[in-house]
Amino acid sequence: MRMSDLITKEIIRMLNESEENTAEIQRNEFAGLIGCAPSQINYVLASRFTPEHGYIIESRRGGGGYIRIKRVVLNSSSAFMHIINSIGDSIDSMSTRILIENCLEAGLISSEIARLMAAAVSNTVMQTVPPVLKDSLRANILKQMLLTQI
Amino acid sequence: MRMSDLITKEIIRMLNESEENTAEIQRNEFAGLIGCAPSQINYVLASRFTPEHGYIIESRRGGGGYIRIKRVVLNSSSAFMHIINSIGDSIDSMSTRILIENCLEAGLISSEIARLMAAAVSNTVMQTVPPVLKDSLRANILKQMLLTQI
DNA sequence: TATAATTAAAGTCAGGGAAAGTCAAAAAAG
DNA sequence: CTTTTTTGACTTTCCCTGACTTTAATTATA
Repeated sequence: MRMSDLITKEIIRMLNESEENTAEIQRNEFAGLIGCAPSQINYVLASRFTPEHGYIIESRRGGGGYIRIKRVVLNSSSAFMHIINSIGDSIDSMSTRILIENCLEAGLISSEIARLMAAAVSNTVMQTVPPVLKDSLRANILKQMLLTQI
Repeated sequence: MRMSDLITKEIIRMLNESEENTAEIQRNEFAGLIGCAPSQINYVLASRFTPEHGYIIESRRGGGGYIRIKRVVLNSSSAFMHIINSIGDSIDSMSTRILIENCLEAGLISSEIARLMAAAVSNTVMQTVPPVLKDSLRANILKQMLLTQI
C-alpha cells in the first residue's frame, strides 16, 4: 500500500472519530507516525483534500503550529458541491456574475452574501493581479467562499 | 496551547470584564502569572494589540509602572471606515486573521460573514499567487468585502 | 532643599528554535 | 513514456527568551 493512501486513510479515520468533522495534526509528528517525509503530507492534502473533494484546510506555522482539515458535510442534494465542481480551476468574470446571481435566485445565499462574494472577486480586485492569474484566482476564491456556505 | 494565545485570551478576558474596555497590567507580575518572559508581553502587544487591530496602548516605566490596553469601540459605519483605512495597501495573513476576529468580537459582522471573509483570503487561495502580490491582493479583497458591510 | 545614587519598572532587539510551505528532482507505478 | 508519488534541501513564518537600555520613582546625601 502506498504511503499517500495510508496518510489519506488515517486522516479520514481521524475525521470520522471527530464530532466536528475536523482533524488537527502537527505535520512533523504526524509524518513521523506514518513514517514519511513531512512534505508528503502537503502533497496528499493538495491532491486529495481539495475544495472539490469537500475539504477546507487551515494551518499555522511557527511554534505550536498545526494543520487543520475540515470535512464539509454534504447532504446528498447539496447544490453547493455541484456548483463548486462546476467551477473547475478557472472562471471568467461574466460567468462568475451569473453564477452568483443564480445562487441568489435559487435562494441558496442571501443578497448580503451575494454582494460580499461579488466584491471579493470584483474587477477592482482583479485589476491588481496579472491577467494570466485572474481566472484561476477567481475560481479559487469563489470555491473557498462557497464551501463556507454548505 | 501557545503562550501568546494564553496572553491574548487573558487580556481579552480582562477587557470584557472591564466597563471601560480597558485592561491595566504590570508587565513583570503579569508575565509571572502566565509563566512567560516579560518581554513576551511586548511581543504579544506588538503583534496583536496594535491600533490597526483596534487597540491603544499606553504605558509608564519606573516604579509603579504599568501597561494599559484600551479597546476602541466605534459605531459601526465609522468603525468600518476606520478598519478599512487601517488596512492600507497591504496586509499579512496574521493581521488579517486578527482583524476578522476583532470585527466578530466587536459584533460588527456575523460569524458566517467572518468565515466567508476568512475563506476568501485564506492561505489556500493565496498559495496560487506570487508571493510579492499576496499582501496587497489580500488587502484589496478584504477592503472590497468590508465595504459591502457599511 | 537640591542633587546624586539606587531601585523598580517597562522597552528594544537580535538570535535561536519550532513548525509549516515550496519546489525540483529522483523513483515508482501505470 | 507519462503520470503520480516520494524525498530532501531550502524558505518563510511565528514564537520565545535573555541581555541590555531607558525611564521614573524613591531614597540618601551635601
